[in-house]
This record gives sequence, C-alpha cells and structure tokens, in this order.
Amino acid sequence: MIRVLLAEDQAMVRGALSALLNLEPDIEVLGSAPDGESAWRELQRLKPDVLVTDIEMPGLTGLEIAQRVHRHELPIKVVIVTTFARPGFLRRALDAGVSGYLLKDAPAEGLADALRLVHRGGRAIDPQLALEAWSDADPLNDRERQVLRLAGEGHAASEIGTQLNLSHGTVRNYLSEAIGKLGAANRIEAYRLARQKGWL
Amino acid sequence: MIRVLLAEDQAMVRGALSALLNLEPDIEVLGSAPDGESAWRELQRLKPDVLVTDIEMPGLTGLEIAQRVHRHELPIKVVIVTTFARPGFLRRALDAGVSGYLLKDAPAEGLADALRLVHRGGRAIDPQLALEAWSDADPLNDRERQVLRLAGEGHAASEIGTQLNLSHGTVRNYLSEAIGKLGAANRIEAYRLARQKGWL
DNA sequence: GTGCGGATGTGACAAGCGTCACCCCGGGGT
DNA sequence: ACCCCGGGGTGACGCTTGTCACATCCGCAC
Repeated sequence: MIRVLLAEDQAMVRGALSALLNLEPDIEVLGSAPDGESAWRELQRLKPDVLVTDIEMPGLTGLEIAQRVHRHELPIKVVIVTTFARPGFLRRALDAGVSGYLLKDAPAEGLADALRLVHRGGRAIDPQLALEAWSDADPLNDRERQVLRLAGEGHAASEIGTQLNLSHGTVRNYLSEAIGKLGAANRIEAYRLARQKGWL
Repeated sequence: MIRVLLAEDQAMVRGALSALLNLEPDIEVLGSAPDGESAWRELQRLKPDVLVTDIEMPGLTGLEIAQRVHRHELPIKVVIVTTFARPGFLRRALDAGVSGYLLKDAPAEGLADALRLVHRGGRAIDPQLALEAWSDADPLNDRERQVLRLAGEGHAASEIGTQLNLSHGTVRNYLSEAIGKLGAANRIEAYRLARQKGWL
C-alpha cells in the first residue's frame, strides 16, 4: 500500500486528484493540504510514503517543502505535480532531491504509475522537460533577478533602488545587464522571458 | 442521469475531474476534450446535457464556446470551471448565457451539486465573484485595451503604432489615458491591474 | 604588499515615456 | 447653418530608460 499526502491549493483540483488516486487499489490518500504550512505539518504527523505537491501555493511553495524534506533527511519521497514546464523549476526541484516532476499536461493515468515507480525507489521526471533543463541555464545573478522581478511589477528604477539600498544608477546597470543577457529589447520583454523559463 | 462533456486542457486535471464526476451515481461523463475545437466537435456529436469547461484552452476558449452555444441556441447548459477570479471574465460568461461559473478554488464536492442545480434549470455562480462583477466595470475602450495589451508584451509605442496603423503619438495618448483611468504609475502597472481584473 | 575581480556608483547621452494643450476632420443633433 | 463630440494627430515639456565608459571600494590570492 502506498500512503500518499496531497498538497495542492486549488480545492477542486485537490479533491479531483484525491478521487483519482483513491480509485487505485494499492494507493491510499491519507490526507490533503491546501497550503505549504499545513502540508508540512501534516507531513510530520502522518508520515506518508510519498508527498504529491503542487509548486505554487500560499505560504511555503512545493519546492521549499521539498528542500525541507531533503534537509531533514525524512524518509519521504516528493513528487512535484505542476502546471509550469519551466526548466528552472525542475532544476531547483532536482537540487532539492525530489523523486518525481510531472506536468499537469501529462495524462492522468500516468500519475499512479509514477507514484508506484517512485515508491519502488525510482524517479519519474517529465522527459522533454529534462532535456530543456540541461540545455539552457539561468544566466542571471541574484541582483539581476531581484531587480528584474521588481521592475516587472511596475516599479521604477529609483523605487527599486530605495527598496534594495542601491542607487538608481546601479539599478539601471543591472537591468541593462539582464536585458542584454536575455536578448530582450527592454525590461518588460526581459521580465517575460525570464518568467517563462522559470528564472523569475 | 446527467450527461456531461468535459473540456479542460491540462490532461491530469481533466482525468481527475472525470474520475471525480464518475463517482456520482447520477452523473455520466460522456467524454472529454483537451482544446476548444475538439470540445465544439464533441459537443455536436454527443449532445450532452451539460458542458463543463475551463476558460484558457488552446484554440477556442471556454468563453467562446459558450458564446457559440448561445448563438446556436443549443439545448446545452454551460458551466465554466476556472482558476480566474476575474470579474471581467464572469461578466463575459454571463453575457454568453452560461448557467454556472465556478472557481477551481471552490471545494470539489460542490461541483456535482452545481451540475445537478444547473441541470434542473438553476444557476450556479460563485457568490463573492458575483459581487465584484457588479461593483467595478471595465473603464477601458477598445483602443486602450489593444494598446495596453501590446505594451504589456514589451512593445514600444512606435511598434504598436505600426501594428495598429496609428502614429506613435496617438499610441502614447491612449496609453496615458489607460494609465490614468486605472490609477497606475506606468504602463507596466496598468497592464498588471487590467489583467488582474480580467479586462485584458 | 600588489594585483585582480566582483560589487557598486557616477555622469553623460540618446531614445523612449507620460502628460498636456491644442489641432483637424467627419458625423450627428437641432 | 450651427455646434458639439469622438477618433486621431501634433508638438513640446520634463522625466525615465538603456547604454557605456569610467571610478571606487573591498576582499582574496599569491
């Protein structure tokens, strides 16, 4: 019997996935959580074999939970199930030692199989995404990322400077760097490109 | 017996919702479609009682399918199930004569009940969203919307002008109008605000 | 110490942006 | 005929952006 905990913020999807998994005779859904914090609590209380989690959730993200599980060396496999086919996310997930990374675009039938595979000690990584993840790495450094994120939210260079304790000139330098590295024409395009790749 | 067709682009969610609905003794999922066009074809072939559809899908969106059903006066109820709590979307959906508008944030148990309600001739609209939809209307006109959309994709005023056969000065005038109407500080913020409300 | 590299800042320049006042033109009302 | 109004355009103003060359400071290797 594979004992599963499910973390997913959209209630309807959570309920539906739970129904789906419970149809399998060898899988038991112990419980489910609508956000990162409660997922982490339930994880410690229920000690499931596998945690199936989304990435984008209020509070802790699925990636952060995976990191914690990894750091505490808990005997719990983590499988990420997400909308985001972003190489950067997969990379971070692998660094956090997850056993699976599936896309919500993949057929539902595959989920149970993936859980069985992971439970046996295997790994279930979306194949085409795995390719992309190795091909292009995030060219941005921390500062560029921070600045680009804020710029993408509509803040002007001087506002960003205040928030990060930088001069507005320096902010513009970082932005210019980021725009150049991404081959964009301006900050807006740069922001879109970076987001799309999961580099944020 | 309520005969349902399901349209949803994310395969895993589609499969899970299908499993969930099939658990109900009085609901039968006739089939499901991964995009707008095939949903429309299946709709005509299977003639279900209710179409349950997402909004964002490749090809036709759920809103466009609802409009078609409405225009052709088909005896099929449409229930939108979406992530987007955007007043503008709800408004457009209601104009298209849909019978239900549910959020994926709402509990999964409610879905079957909503379908039963709709099948009996009732309406199932997310209550708090319904409030918002009446409170604030889209202040933008067509030109402002077009221009803002392109600006949000990273295009400069002169590029937008070329695309829309306007002078770059006029484009900036429209942008300025939109920024003012939305109470934003610049085009980026204006774009974000408009998107968030579903005005695009 | 000397030197190098990374992080941050400065100043200047051209281009783009946001705002405003004002113009022209082509319908409708009346 | 008249005026008004909405769509589109112009030109000017000051500010912000994007770019680049150069300066400063700090830490670390040798």
